[in-house]
Amino acid sequence: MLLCRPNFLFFWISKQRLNFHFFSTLPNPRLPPPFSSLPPTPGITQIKQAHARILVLGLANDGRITSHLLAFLAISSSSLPSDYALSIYNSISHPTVFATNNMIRCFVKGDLPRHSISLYSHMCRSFVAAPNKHTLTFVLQACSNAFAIREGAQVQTHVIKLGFVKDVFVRNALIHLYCTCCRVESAKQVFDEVPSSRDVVSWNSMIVGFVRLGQISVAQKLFVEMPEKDVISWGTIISGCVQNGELEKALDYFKELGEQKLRPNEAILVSLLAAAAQLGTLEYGKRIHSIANSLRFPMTASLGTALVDMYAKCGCIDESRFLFDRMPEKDKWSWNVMICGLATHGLGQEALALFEKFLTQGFHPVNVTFIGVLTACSRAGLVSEGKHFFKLMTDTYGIEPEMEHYGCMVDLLSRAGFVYDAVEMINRMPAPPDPVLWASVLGSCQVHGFIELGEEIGNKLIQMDPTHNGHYVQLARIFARLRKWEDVSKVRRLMAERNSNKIAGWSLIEAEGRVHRFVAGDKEHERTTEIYKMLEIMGVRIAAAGYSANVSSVLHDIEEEEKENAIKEHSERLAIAFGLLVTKDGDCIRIIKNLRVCGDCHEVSKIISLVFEREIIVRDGSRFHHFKKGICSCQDYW
DNA sequence: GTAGGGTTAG
Repeated sequence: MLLCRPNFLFFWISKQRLNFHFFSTLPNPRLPPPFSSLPPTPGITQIKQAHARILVLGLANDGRITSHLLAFLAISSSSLPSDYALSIYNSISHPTVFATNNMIRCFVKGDLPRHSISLYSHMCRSFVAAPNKHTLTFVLQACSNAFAIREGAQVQTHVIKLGFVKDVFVRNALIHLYCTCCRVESAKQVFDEVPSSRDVVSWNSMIVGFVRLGQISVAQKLFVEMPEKDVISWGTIISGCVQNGELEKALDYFKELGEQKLRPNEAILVSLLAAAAQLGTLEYGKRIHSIANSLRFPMTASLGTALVDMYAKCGCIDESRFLFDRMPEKDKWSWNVMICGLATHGLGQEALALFEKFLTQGFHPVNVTFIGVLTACSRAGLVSEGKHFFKLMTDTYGIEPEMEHYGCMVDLLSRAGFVYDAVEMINRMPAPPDPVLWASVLGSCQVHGFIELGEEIGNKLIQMDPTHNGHYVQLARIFARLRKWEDVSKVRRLMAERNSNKIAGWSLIEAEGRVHRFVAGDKEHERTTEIYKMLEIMGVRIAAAGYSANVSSVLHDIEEEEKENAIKEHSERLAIAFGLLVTKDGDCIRIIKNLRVCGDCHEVSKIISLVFEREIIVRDGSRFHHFKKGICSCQDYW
């Protein structure tokens, strides 16, 4: 090798790319056959080795060789700082188009798209050689990443002038640019102009554009129309459905993918896990997990994190933690997801302990991390800790508090009964507060009996956001507590007039491979008779355990006995009754709710967990309740 | 003469 002449080294470097002995001679036992056959890209070690050799051999002045080094940097799997690439580029006395193109690429890769654009414009002004089709695709990529729509449109004029309008790569880069910048009409124009210069990537990019705009039906139409689909097309439409809340539709597409005997990729599994997490469908999530195992997907940070999140959101915090502790690679998002998961399960101390570990591992907390940390404090009632972390976030880490952080703090203070401190915090906020913050104080006013303040806030909220039904309900609850039934009906009338009826509460339970959804007083289910019989049995057994109904959460001005009936048939009671019917003795019952658990159902669930010896896990809008042996993980703090 | 595009949650 020492005797090699420039051309030979040139060949040697090129060969490195085709056959990396580092990858091929060290088989990774974790990687199954389909993955080890993926073409490897050069890593940092190879590039630095090659660079060192170039320097040792005194070939640093050979522009052709150093240009290739740049090309390797641009496609390298590991990210090297752009200034390393730039120093190589600057060492080339007469950079060619090839070298400059690769430098533009390196800047894109190094997340410095503005530098790419500057280099391109410098190239246009002073270069002897004109940009070629590669230059145009790379700089258009940079424009997309920088959301530089004006510069991108200018590049489009160069595309025409230089005669690359029919190049499919250039066209696709343009489509991608316009879609990223939400200019889907412009993208569609490029797409429609030269139908012969279209391929599967053009279609995929157009689908992404419509997904971003939330026009999921148009995206689906394109998906159906496209002449051929690849795995990315499927991934795009599936993730598009998940992003737009069409969760069941996403699952349907996955089924179709399986029927076509196509192998899903990691992105698809990650999207489906997100869908299962949002729906709270544990059985479905588990199925995706076993598919990932049977297809021998390596446990990457993103797949692992999606699994940790899915298990946490489906109520299995232990399984979630188990997987997290055994993930072979974790990134900061894995930690964030785990911290937030523990927090929503009311495991405040564990969440905070993990946060400490996160810091000692050298990770830098981000705004989401503090949402988890502050939620942990709020759920566990740790007021002074919450104040400490809020200060840590702003003073030590310089993170500007966002609405969510204020939300956690207001929640923390008001839940703990410091309602006036919470009001003060809202009043001191730099930005106008989200009505949700006031709603959170209002909720605490009701719980802690700050009736006058509650009335004031309730009226304010109704003025701020007259279409939000929740505010009317809260205010009505306060009046109900005072037994001011006339005011209760006044508020309810107002709510009806403004056409903002209370969102129907529902509870969902997954059983026998299906999702069963109940609303209060539901009689639609095919096993209604058995369910109502079970409700009666539940009533008898919990009464024997000393329970009497707390009816203050029922708003209507009705007779006591009727009130008791109304809460007896709340959707979660029906779901629990059904759960008791269809699951085995000792099995855990998992329920997903869209609204908050009412005080009475919370009490009943505790007693049922004791007398029926069942663990019951309820996920409501923002937290988990683990009922076990007569107590709840939220410590009645919600 | 060398190279290039699209999907991923939290």
